Amino acid sequence: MKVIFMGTPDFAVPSLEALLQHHEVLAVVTQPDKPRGRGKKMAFSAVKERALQSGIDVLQPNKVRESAFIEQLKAYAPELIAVTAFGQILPEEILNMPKYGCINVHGSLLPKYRGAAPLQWAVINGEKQTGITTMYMAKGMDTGDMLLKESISITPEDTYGSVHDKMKHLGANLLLKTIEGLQKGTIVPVAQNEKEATYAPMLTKEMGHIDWSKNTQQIIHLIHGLDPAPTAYTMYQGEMLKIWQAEKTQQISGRVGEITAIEKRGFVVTTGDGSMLVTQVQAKGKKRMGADAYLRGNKMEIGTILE
RNA sequence: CGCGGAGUGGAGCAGUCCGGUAGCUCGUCGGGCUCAUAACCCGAAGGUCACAGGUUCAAAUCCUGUCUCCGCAA
Repeated sequence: MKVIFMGTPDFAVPSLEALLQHHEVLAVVTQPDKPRGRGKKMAFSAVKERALQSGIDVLQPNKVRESAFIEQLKAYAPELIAVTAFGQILPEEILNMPKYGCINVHGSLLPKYRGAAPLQWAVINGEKQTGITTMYMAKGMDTGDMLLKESISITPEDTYGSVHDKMKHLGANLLLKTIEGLQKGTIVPVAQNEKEATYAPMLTKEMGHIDWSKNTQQIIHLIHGLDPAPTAYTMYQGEMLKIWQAEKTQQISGRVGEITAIEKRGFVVTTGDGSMLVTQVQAKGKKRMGADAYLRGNKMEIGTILE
C-alpha cells in the first residue's frame, strides 16, 4: 500500500521500519530540526535519521495545517497515512485525504490514557497492564474509533524506558496487522466509551520532585515512570539529587523525608507510610551511581531532611 | 562559539588557590578472632594523577592546546 508515515521520536522508528519492509513509503513527515543537547547543535529527529538512511523524502512542516504542506501531501496521493508519536494535530483536511484514512498507533489501551504521555502515566499509576491501540484519527485528542488492541504486562521492575522499548516494537507489529486488516476488510472499528476515558498529560520537570509524604509504593512507581526522563528527584542541601532506584524497607521511625539510617547499599528515608531504601542516585554534574558509591565520597548525616 | 561541573590505584572522593616523597572511605588478596558473618583485628598488593606541549632545580598542583564524561538550558 502507498503510505505516508508521520512520526518523530525513537518510539516511532520501529513503526517506520515495519512500513518500509512491507509497504511503499511515499514520504515521511516529522518535526522540524531543532537545536538540541549540549552546545545547541541542530539535531534531526530519530525518524528523520532513519528515513534518510533509506533515502525516503522527509517533510518537516512547522505546522501541518499550512495549505502549502497540505497540497504537498495531496501530490503524493497516499492511500493511507500512519501516525506514531508525531507531535502535531492533523487538520480534518488531512484526516479525510487518504482512501484508507489516517491511523494512529497509541501507547495505551484506549480509552484509558489518552494524550501525550500514556506510557509514563501507566507506570506512575502502578498499572499492571498497558498496551497499544490502533485507531482511526478523529478531531479530538485520541478519540477516534479503535481498530486493534494488544496488551502487555508491566512488571514491578519495569520503568518508562523498559516499557517504551517493548511497546515500540509491539506498536510496529500492530500497525502492520492493522493495515493488513483494513485492506482485507476484516477489522470492525469500535467507538471508544467516553465514560471510561482518562488522560495522560505531558510531563513536566516539576512532577519529578518527590513528595516524601506519599506512600513508598507510589514513590517507587513515580521513580520508575520518570526513568530515564525527566527523572524523579529530591532536594538535598539545596541541590537536586536524582533518585534512580529505591525499594521498600523495614520501617524506621522518623519525620517525613528524614534520612534515618545509612546502610551498606544506600540510605533510608522516611515516607508517608514507612521507610524506603534509596539504592541508586545521581548528583548534579555527576554520573548515575549506586547509593553506596555516592556515600563513600559524600557523607550524609542521619537526621537530614530531604525536600 | 548557550551556562556550568568533572577526569587522581577496581569504586566514590580529598589534595590543585599558597608547586617539593599521592591521602581518605570502600573493594580486592593474605592472615587472625568467631559456632558463624556482610561484623571486628592485623598485614599486603594496586596509581604514566585523561592526553600533548610549555614554565621550573622540581608539576596532580602554574600556562597553552586536545579528547572524554556529566548537570542545566533547549
